[in-house]
Amino acid sequence: MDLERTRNGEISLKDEGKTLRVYGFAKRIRKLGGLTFIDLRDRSGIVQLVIKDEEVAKNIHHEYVLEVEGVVRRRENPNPNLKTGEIEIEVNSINILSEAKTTPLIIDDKTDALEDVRLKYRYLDLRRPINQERLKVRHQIKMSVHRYLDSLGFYEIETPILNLSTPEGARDYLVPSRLHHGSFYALPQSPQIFKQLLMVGGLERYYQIARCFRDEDLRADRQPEFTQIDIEMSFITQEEILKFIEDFISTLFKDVLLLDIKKPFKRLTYEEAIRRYGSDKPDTRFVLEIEDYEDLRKIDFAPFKDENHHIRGIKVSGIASLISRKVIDEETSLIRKYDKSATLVAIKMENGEIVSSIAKFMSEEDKQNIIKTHHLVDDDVLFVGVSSNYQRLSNGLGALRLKYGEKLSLIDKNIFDILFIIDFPLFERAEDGSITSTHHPFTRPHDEDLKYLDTDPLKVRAYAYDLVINGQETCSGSMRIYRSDMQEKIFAILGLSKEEVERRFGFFVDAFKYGTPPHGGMAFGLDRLTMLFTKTDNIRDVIAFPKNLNAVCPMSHAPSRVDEKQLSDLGIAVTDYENN
RNA sequence: GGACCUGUGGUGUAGCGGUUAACAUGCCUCUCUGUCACAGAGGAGAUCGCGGGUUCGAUUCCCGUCAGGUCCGCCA
Repeated sequence: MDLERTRNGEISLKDEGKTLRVYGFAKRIRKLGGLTFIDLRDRSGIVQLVIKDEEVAKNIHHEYVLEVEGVVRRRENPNPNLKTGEIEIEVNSINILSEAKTTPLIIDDKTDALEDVRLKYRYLDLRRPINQERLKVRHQIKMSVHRYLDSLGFYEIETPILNLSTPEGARDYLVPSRLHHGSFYALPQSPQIFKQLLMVGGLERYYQIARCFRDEDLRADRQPEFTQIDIEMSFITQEEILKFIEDFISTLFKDVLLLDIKKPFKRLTYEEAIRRYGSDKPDTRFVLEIEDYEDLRKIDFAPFKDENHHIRGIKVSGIASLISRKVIDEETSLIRKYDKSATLVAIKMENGEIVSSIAKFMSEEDKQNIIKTHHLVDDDVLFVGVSSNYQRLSNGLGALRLKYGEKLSLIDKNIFDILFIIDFPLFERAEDGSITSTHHPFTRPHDEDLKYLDTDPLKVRAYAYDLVINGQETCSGSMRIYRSDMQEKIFAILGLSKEEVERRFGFFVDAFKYGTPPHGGMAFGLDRLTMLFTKTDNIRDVIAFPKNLNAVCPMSHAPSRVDEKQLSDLGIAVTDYENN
């Protein structure tokens, strides 16, 4: 079948004199009495139509869909701002294919409507070139992924959407079973178990551009359904996987953005990332690092004297005059979002003097020591955080660091800063004191740390790695456990009973008893990659039909109540309807 | 579960204890043959999210509620 059709944005002077048929939306109409100009927009761009018959032009309005036949002419007054600015189409005939109501938003890159209006009329919003470009980039990333992984011998394999619920980690989206009343499938949070079983199945190299579902609260960069580029390999080492990620990401940047990325990527251990940046996804496009301020312990200020307290902070230059009591209060509440019990004090340098709410606790010698140790010059500020919780204090200071990086324009928005975070801890302590997996329970512990598994599990590092780009977690992966005895041991440390393991993961643990290749893999967030490539910080911008923060589709209003019949077929009675 | 911000014609904003609720844009009509954010003239369009309170009087102040957004918790 011949799908050739003239694309409006590609008509040029070399078509001069040709009679063409073009299609599109009437983007803008300029009537000058007997003469009418229309910008006709299709996906490729716009071309100007000229209509000399007033009667024909009269019935055409904004966003009408037109079929036009006419002759390409050289323009008397070219428009250098338009790709097709040198030509126009002198219209012979126009067929109005579809009329249009007045649109609730301006269909242009620079629109007037706020996001909730745009999402309610997403199909109109999608007509804006900027959104079409974002979806195009998303498509190009996917095509690059398919090409590259195919060239390396990966198979794309689909895994089930209707799955067994395994309530570790995020909440599952549940689907009731009609044939088995009272039983539920769960939508996949990730294809994790299946891709590992594909390795047991001897497929060796698997990938899938996989939709994943997690029933947790949303954020600007989090949707309940999102897409991962999910990859798994057999007979591979962590070092080889990191190398693979470098090549994979470089290929994407080259294919989609025509950018050459420097390899190898920087590496930071998890410990170092928290210590220096207060985050496991640090933005290292700027310095402003967090430091330990042990020297301040000498000051006779009670919070500094508590040996359980960590004293850490950042030094920001050139802002002392802006740091009022009010600002310090604001920064304190920022820190306390992460660490409720943290204290924040500011030590300012003004006119060669230390100015601070805790200056009264300092001797003259203390002050001189501080100035010397921290190389303070006028207008410098030390933000000093104090807390017994090293991790949370560091997270809070990390947030403060980001705020000032942004505020002082220290961040170069035109670069891509790429790094690996490695050596994640295998476990972490949850709020309730229990031990949970940092990554997931299938992550292989570091060989060197196996000795701590029984004595001090929190000390065990994992073969787990993240890829961070511009402070965004873009990829996360690990080497997997491939021995069922080790897997059972990890489940035990996590506090799962034998019965629970049997019920939830029995088939999985069993599978490993029939010969399992060492394997590992990772998943890239397609949505986040697209956000980075299109320079937006809103995940809804890169998803054709996203949900709002309440997980509602602003267009269809899903989710909804359903008929009693539908419920009774499923053996379900709702006992607690949301009031609305 | 919690914190903060926002809610005024179709859209985006301004405003103020008493206004004819303002501006821009869009829409409709008219004039206009070289525009390209066309220009000019005229017109329609808003119970100021909803409920309650304070007040002689509330779009404005207070409380509640709903909706949207940003963040913390949560996201193996």
